[in-house]
Formats: sequence, C-alpha cells, structure tokens
Amino acid sequence: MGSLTSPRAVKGFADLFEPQSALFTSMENTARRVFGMYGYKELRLPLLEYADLFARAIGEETDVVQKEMFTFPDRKGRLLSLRPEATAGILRACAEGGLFRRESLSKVFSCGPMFRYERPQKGRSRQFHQLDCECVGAGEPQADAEIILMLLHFLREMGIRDLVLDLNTLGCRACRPAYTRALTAFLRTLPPDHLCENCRRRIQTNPLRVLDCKEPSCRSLLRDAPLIAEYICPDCAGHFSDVRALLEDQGAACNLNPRLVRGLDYYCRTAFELVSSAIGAQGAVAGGGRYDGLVAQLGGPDLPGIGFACGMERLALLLAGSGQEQGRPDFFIAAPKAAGTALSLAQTLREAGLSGEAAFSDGSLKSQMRQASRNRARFCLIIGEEELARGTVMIRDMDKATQQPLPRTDLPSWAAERRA
RNA sequence: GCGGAUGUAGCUCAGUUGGCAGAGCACCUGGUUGUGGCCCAGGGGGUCGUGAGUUCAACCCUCAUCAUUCGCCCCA
Repeated sequence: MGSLTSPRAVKGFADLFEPQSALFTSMENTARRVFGMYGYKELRLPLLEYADLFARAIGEETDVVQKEMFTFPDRKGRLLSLRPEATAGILRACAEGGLFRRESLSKVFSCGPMFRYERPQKGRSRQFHQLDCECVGAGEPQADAEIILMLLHFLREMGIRDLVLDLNTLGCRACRPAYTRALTAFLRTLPPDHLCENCRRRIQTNPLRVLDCKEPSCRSLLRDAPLIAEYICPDCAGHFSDVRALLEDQGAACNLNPRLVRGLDYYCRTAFELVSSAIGAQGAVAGGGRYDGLVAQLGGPDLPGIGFACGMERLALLLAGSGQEQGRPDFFIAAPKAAGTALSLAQTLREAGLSGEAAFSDGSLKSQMRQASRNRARFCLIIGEEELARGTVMIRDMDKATQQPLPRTDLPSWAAERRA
C-alpha cells in the first residue's frame, strides 16, 4: 500500500474524480441556467469568515456553532472559521457590498464547499458542497412559493422527481416564544423516563427539536403535544396558508409536517425540506426557510429574506448510475517510429476542431492500437513503415474495421469533413 | 463526541483446526486475426493497514494504534 508515509487526504475531505466531477459541473451549470431564469445572480464568495459572523447568524447555542466549525486564529490572533453554511456569508457580502441599498429586491445564487467538523458517513463529509439561493427584500408569500417552485424546477431539470416536500411554519418573533413555552410546559408533564436521553436534554437546550425525534417511544408520547399551528399569530397563519395555496395552484404536492424543525436559529415562518428515503440516513437533499430579521441582526437594513441550500453530494447519490455517456474522442494516432510526427498531426487535427490524442512513446503498433481501442477513438491514424516512407497516413475506422490511406496534406480537409 | 462493521495485488474479493500468499478483472510481452476488440500462451505486481504479544511457526489468536465505512447526534 504505497511507501511508508505517503501523503493522505484530510479526513472527510474527498477528491472528486471523473464521473463525479462531471456530475458536479453539470449540477452547477443547470443551477445557473434555471436560477438565472428566475432572476438570480451568481455571487462568488470566500470560504473563510470571521468566526463571530456565524455565531451571530446561526445562533450561539446551535450544534453547528458549538461543536462543528473549523475555527482557528490567524497570525494576528483573530478567530476565523471555514464557512459551515452559505447564508451568513452571502448576507454579509451583500450588506457590505451595498447591494441592499442599490436594489430593493436581491436574488443571489452561490455555490461551493462548506465545512463542518462531524463524523463522516454516507451523504456527509467534512467538506461538502451546496447550491444556495437567497431572496432578500420580499416578505410576501409569493417569494416563498417562487423559491420553492424554483428549487423543484431545478431538481426536475436534473431528472429528480420522487422527493417529498415537507413544509411547516415556525412562527415569528411575536408568536414563537408563546409556543415554545407551551411545548416546554407540556414536555415537563411527561414521565421523564419515557423520553429518550437526548430528548430529556433537549427540553432544556432546544425544546423544538424534541418534535422530530425518531424514537418510537418519544413519538407516541408527543402525539398530544401542542402544535405550532395553534399558537401562531394571525399574520403567520395567513402567510402560511397563502404559501400553501400558491404551491397547490402550481401542482406542487407538499407534506405538511408540523414536526419539521430547523437546526439553525435564524429561521422563522416558512420552513421546508426535500427528503429522500433512498440515500441512507442523511436523507435531506435540500432545505431552507424564511429568516426575516436576520439581515438587521447582522447590521444591515431590516429586510425580510428566504433561502435554501441544496447538498450536492446528496444530489449526486440520487443521480448515481444515471451517468451520461462520455463523449468519444475523434481520433488516436499510432505512430511507433514517429512520435514527433504524431504530435504535430494531432495538433493539426485539434486546430481543425477534432478531439483526440497521439501516442507519446515508441511502443509497438499493437500496444498503441490497444490504446486507441481503450480510448474508444472513432478513428485510428496509423503511421507505420510504409506510411512513413510515402508521407501518408492510414485512417482506420475503429468500429467498421475498414481503412484507407491518405496523404498527410489532406488531413485538414478530412478533419473538416469529420466535423460536419 | 458515542456505537457497529471492515482493512490481503491497481480494482472486486477468496484464504481450511495457525504450516512457503490465491482467483477474477485490469496491466505488460508474444502468438493468431490484413494492424485494436475475441481467442491462445507467458509475465510483472502484495513487508496480508501499522506496532507489539502468544507460538517452533501468525493473513489467521490477543492487545494497542491508524484508516475506511455504516449508524447515533446534527444537518444539506
């Protein structure tokens, strides 16, 4: 297994090779195209931010901030973090760049690697990639509906249909505290030894999360738990029913899930998630929600906003096996005694628009033709003894196993013919 | 941070109660085919993850360690 101390990749940081890397590129291109149709503009962002940005945006008490960030001091002792999610950085950049003052409605798209220090498993690595959209400046239910429809549109374009859209409302600053109090009070009435260990802890730390515990015993105890729907204010209720009506009108089936809770503190009102049961335990492919007030909390203008993130590795898991056929090269040049000539002919053909390679070394004709075959080249251009003497090249059709000689000076026109 | 599983050739994996390390695929060379694919013959490649221990003898048993992987937690 290699030499004593061959370098290794950092744990949880994957190298993406050919089929996978092409899949990621096509995801990004499809995202640019589809999101562009809805008016989203691409933003390219740094991976590193001052650590306190995330504490302020995501919430000091969240797991992400407390134990999942890559945080370290720079040379002057300032704490930096590799971004664990995209929203905070996007909002910081837009505020700092004056975007929110120049336009009343901002739609931005960004993508790239995110970092969380977690134990890797299927669908989760320490460096992972997200597509991320944020719509800032619109508090209307139409904004919620549009961004969800856009996400579904994108997934449809990627050939993914069988995801379940979970939808919930989390209330707002006005009504959520009352609900949290009611839920906590209810949880305290339960016999503690019937709740799982995690849930007993969560009553203190984050009562909302008890709602989506997967333990059967917890689930049954929670059947009679108060629902957010009974506590939300009329504004939130109206907003939520408008969003549902708009989605329904567009034929977007959604599953109302009163237990859907998001782990980032900034979410309010609409929360949604797209879930698959086909890719292991980490089934959330995309998720997002509304975050009115977050921009102001980060020192920007008081704007409402909504956004989502889509996990590219999890998308790739869904797409596994549906890999599109790789394009075949047009030619391969086998020239056992004329590697230099082969190189220059290859350049001629490429400048004429064909793709292909020439053998570098002076291996046997047999081995060079094997190489042509392995490359799945359509044509093999052979320069053997005879062709070398006559200044010609043998052009072999690798599928039909037919061939004909051609003067080398005719290659440009042969290439032009091939292109047509 | 906590559990379970797995580390043997480039890849996928066999390996008996402890007794000289194997297959398929891939790769290389040659034969045959008008010069590739199919077929035939041959070949290269492994300190059995690493380090200790038990034993006359360890891929196999014991301990440690590292890595990978699937879960928990959390999230996309």
